[in-house]
Amino acid sequence: MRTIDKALKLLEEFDESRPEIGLSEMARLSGLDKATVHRMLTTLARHGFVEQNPQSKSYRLGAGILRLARIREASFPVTASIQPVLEQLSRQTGETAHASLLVGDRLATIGICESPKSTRVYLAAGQILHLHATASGIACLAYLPEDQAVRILNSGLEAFTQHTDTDAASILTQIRTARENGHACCDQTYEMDVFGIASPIFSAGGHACGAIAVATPAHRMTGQLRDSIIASVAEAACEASRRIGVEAPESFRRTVNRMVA
Amino acid sequence: MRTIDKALKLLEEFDESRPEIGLSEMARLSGLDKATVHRMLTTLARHGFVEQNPQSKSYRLGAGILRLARIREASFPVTASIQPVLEQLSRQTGETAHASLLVGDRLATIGICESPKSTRVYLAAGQILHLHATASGIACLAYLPEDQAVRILNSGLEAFTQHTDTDAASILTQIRTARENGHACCDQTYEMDVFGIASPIFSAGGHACGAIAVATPAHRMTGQLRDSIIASVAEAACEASRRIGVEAPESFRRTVNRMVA
DNA sequence: ACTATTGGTGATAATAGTGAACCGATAATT
DNA sequence: AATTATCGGTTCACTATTATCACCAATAGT
Repeated sequence: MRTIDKALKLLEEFDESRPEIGLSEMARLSGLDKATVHRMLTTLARHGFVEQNPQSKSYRLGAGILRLARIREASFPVTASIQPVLEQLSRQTGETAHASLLVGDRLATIGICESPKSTRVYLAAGQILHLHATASGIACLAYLPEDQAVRILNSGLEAFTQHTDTDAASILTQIRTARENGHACCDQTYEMDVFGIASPIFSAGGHACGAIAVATPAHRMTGQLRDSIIASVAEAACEASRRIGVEAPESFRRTVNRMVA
Repeated sequence: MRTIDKALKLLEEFDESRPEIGLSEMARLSGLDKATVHRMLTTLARHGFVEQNPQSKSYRLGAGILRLARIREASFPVTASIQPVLEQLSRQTGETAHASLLVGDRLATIGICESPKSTRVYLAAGQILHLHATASGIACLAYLPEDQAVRILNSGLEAFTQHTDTDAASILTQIRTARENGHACCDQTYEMDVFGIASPIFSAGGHACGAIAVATPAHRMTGQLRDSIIASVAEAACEASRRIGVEAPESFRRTVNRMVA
């Protein structure tokens, strides 16, 4: 279904920093012909996935998306369940906390609670995180079926900073360590100056369906702070899983208890 | 773009009362072949629009939708802006209030605040409202370009109850009345026992982009209650428009002031 | 006044999607 | 225990849809 793929990829071009996109600009961004993009956008508009600003003629994400999100939240309230956990985690650690869910082979940020500190990590709403380059991603991979993890690691890993590890074998080692420890740490592998600590959120079946994480300015990180955040994040991950109706696997809970103690 | 149309229509089959749908069921609901539906659902899944329950193999709306909704809300916070208005409106009237936005040729409910009363109108999250059969729809049509209104009225009007008016000319009269009065009333035209009163929410350019409404059990409705709700709804509509950065047109504001006085 | 860019359109060339039949597995029925 | 029906999923011959290019009118910039 290549046509559907292309149309849905158009929606990925929108983000917090680029909420409206004109026809020609979208054609350039997507690499598709302008006529094709126009037909796709009008089709998406008919279903409420985008809407056109009548003045500027630019397109933005549509109200139909809000409707679908409400339906999902009504029957499966992940965002609402996890938000209070994020707030407590942020309060406990004094840093920015966020949660993300697995969407395809990447993570989509679905909840953020910012630290009150003046120097804090800022995260854009709906940001996409790559599995190999973020603490959330490694934590997630650690509790995914290994064949899926291997497939992702072999699909070409992008470097985002000079610290991004793009070697599949080396990341597989990180993943195994994360599985043993119940958490993952990444030092500036996705964005400079950001240190991330994450633990997986579980879905029924014991596999990860997302992650909960704390992002700290890298310069602030010390061994002691790190250990304290790790314990809080792991506990928060357990609580988040519980709130969406899943008990974290026995092995994970043991690891967490060892840390908290 | 027929393929995209079909794929996006699949998403419309989900609602609060049917949050998970299996492959064969979806094929039946959509009238498409099972093979086609399977290909479409896997494509939608790849982009996070649906996800598959690993146990039941059924499909449900995906986490990618939450991400897109957050991006839209971050740059254009309609839901967050209108929710407090709904809460005040519900408090003022003692009845269930809701807001909906124009999506294609229909309205999508994007906010609800339920009445505390024991007999109250219940609305499902993300419910779709048809323009010709609801107070919100008539209010919206009244402030849409007339050619668009006429096109919609000529596209085959479905009857939902024995009180649904499906005559285009007669609805056009209702629309004109609504434009004069700044509000619309519908007595059990969409659901039995529900009386709706609505006013339009405006977008830049003076056209309606949605509506704000109060739904009351029909047996409770009296002339006096009606007038009091109308004034509250019209004021709420003004406030809702203002909160999304649009001043309601002069003519509408005059009508509202006349009513409140 | 000219040039470049915008949003948008239409006809053919190129590529895509469709669906009946089929598979193995599970669940219900006789 | 055997039978029947349903499930999710796949295949391949057949057929439809979609992409592209050149072009238009309108607006913005030089």
